[in-house]
Amino acid sequence: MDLVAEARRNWVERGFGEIEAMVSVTSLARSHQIVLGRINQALSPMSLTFSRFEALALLSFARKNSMAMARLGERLQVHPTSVTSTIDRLERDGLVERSPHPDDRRATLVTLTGDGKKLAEKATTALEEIRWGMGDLPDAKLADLNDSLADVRASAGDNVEGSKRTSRS
Amino acid sequence: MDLVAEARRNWVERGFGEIEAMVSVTSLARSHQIVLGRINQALSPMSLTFSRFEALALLSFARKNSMAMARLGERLQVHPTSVTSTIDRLERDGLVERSPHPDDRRATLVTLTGDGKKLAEKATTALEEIRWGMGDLPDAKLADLNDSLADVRASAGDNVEGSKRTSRS
DNA sequence: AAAATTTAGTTGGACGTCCGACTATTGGAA
DNA sequence: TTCCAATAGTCGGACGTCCAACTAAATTTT
Repeated sequence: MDLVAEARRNWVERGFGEIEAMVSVTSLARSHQIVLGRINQALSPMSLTFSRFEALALLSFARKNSMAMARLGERLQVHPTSVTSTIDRLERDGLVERSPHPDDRRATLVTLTGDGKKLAEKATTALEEIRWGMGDLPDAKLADLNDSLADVRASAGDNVEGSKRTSRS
Repeated sequence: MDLVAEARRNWVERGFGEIEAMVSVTSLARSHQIVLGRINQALSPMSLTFSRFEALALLSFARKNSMAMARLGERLQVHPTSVTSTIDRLERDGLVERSPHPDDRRATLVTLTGDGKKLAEKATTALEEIRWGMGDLPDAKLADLNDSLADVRASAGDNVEGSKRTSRS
């Protein structure tokens, strides 16, 4: 039996409230696990993880393919220490390089290497091929999902104006 | 600017495909981060995490409040080693106890202690109060979200029959 | 100008997750 | 019955994430 349906049954049976919210968390966590699992599996042949891929992709979009650590952390929405550890591993694998920031001696600039740029492109192709782990869901379903997730993100203060379907279609 | 909207812009700008799927992953990961963050924050005063809470809750639903490790792993959908580490910490904190399985000498039975049962109830109340991290989203929006997430889970082979709204409303 | 505050990055530690490998036990096949 | 494959649990290791604490440098206050 489905785990989420079973969770619903268990909690309803015992008379708890906020069932819909409980189901949302359970389902969100499970979906996240499924999708991330597929993505990491697709990336594992090139010794990448989704976290590290995200950093590479972000750098590949940046002017001169470089960015300060702190800005990486902002964009990736992770703690500074997570940036340190992610960049440590990318640097170890020769995909990025650290250099002192020219204008701010506190800051460290991270730059994509040639290998890093090539691998980012290869990884992007691999992810497109598996539709970023979203299985065979048609774009229409994905758009519904994205609208719902935008609601969640909006509830945390994210500015989702540019993500709402109504402002695009 | 919203990070997901910016990701969309970056990828579209460079002519990549599967944009809707890419946005889904990005949005899913961010939503997961938001909701789990809220939940773990609500649980931290009682030295719990969502993972450990899930194990406690599952045991509180079980006959005699006990279950074999392997069954816990199945229900929680995590690797056996994750169960070991979760139960290690719960046992360290006196919330569960290990005992040999009476019918299978390979197996270990995990049983909720009195403290564990009390804490599980307290944690449940705390989570209800924050609507399981789903912010102020009305149930109608959550139901939409749950339907979309059921599609994702279904794409991975989860049996979501009991989770579809049509079979409940 | 000096002092207090903020910002950038790192280190050490805790947790959760997975994988590979290993021991013990069970259960089915030859 | 004996042998072999499957199952239960653990250990060591790799990663990603966060927090607290710390150094260095920039910025704001006074």
